[in-house]
Amino acid sequence: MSEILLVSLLKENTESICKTLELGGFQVNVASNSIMVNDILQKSLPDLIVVNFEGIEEHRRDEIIQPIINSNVSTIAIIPEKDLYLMERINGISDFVITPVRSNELMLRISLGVRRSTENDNSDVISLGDLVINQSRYEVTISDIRIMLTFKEYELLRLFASSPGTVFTREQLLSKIWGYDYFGGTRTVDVHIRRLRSKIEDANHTFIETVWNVGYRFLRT
Amino acid sequence: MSEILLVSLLKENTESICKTLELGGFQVNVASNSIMVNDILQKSLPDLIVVNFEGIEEHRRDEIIQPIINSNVSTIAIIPEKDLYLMERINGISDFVITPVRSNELMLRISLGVRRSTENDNSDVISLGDLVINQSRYEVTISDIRIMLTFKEYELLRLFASSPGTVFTREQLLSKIWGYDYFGGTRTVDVHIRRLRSKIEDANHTFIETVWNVGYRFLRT
DNA sequence: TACTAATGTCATTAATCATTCAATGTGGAT
DNA sequence: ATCCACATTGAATGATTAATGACATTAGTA
Repeated sequence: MSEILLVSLLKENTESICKTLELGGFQVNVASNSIMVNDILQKSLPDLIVVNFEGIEEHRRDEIIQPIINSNVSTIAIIPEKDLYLMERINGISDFVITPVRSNELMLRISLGVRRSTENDNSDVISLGDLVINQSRYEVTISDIRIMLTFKEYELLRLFASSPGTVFTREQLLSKIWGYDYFGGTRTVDVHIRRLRSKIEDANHTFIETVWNVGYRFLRT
Repeated sequence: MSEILLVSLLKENTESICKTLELGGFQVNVASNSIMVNDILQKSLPDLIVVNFEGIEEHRRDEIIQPIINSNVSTIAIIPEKDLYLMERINGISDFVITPVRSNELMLRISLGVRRSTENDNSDVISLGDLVINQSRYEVTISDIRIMLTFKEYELLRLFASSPGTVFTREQLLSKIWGYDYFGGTRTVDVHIRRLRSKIEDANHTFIETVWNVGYRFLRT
């Protein structure tokens, strides 16, 4: 589920926009002043930001917009037609919706925005120390040396690397990678882990840790 | 001066949109049917395409939209609110304006679109080692030897070569080259890949790599 | 229309990967 | 220190997936 940060200072509007977004299946965080914006962006970056320009007074615009632009997260402005000229100047806001907001238009622009940001962005690269997983290339390197993995090995590694430190039980691995309806021995997981290890680990590198009685986990760097 | 291709079938609208664009300092080419679209794109690619969906009957949409998407030029749709659902399905149209068109909004979206597309530089000639694809001539050479390709083979090669290293699933290839609404066996892709390979690969050259369980990719040079 | 090139489908073969099983090794509670 | 439950290993088997060749269909053209 995609996460959206809604920056909106006018209470009335905020609620209706928020409801629209939630109905669209997004998890919404609301910030109603610049301190909250900073706080939230500090903690974790959303997939997309929606800024409601209505109700942001001219002299406070910068303090609100600047951290948003700096975050580099793709952003949609909700803006009255008369303020449209602002969009030409603000470099870094990727899209806008003119008030009054049509909710279907907003939703569509959001999904286009999310799509763009996941396409362009190099967020499809997982990088953990020497280990780099390029998801659009299905390519894994360790210290720039290409590692050839089979499909299941790759999927395992990607899952592990996307949540370093988290322990996955064999059952969880089976259901996440093999599918919830898979019925087979849990030894299968072991065997795949082993082959994965044999490809990515050596005397100097250890990535996957066995947690006795529980499962496996990827070591944090 | 940026060049825009305006695809519009309704005469009344065409003129006003055209005037708006020209006032904005663009050089405008108008196409009022799919043959003209193809002709113009054949000759040279514009910096941006604007498609007016008003007046395009349902059954003629594909023949008009497909070449536009295939051209890979960033495209803005002018579209009635009721047809908005189309935007979700058509992968490859980057932006839209809802009718009735506000000319300041249209201009703004165009300049954002032009900015985006010049950032992503679409050069006319793709050159990767011995392989050269001249897009405006639909011409492919390897070590200066002309390779004759069919349409689908060419499209495949161009897509691959424009993102070397990226893995494309069969589904992605089908939707990008055959069209978003094509339903056919994914084995079809394999067969075309094979024919393409037989024309461009030999003992010394390997271009296309099979990624098991995923799809195909063009090798980076 | 009749011809040809391009495209699409299918059945078969070949290649690769996944799974199982039995044997062996190992951590940790008692 | 010993035992036991659990994890690891290697090899064999089984299942999937891709490549191929032959053929059917469609589209384009003279």
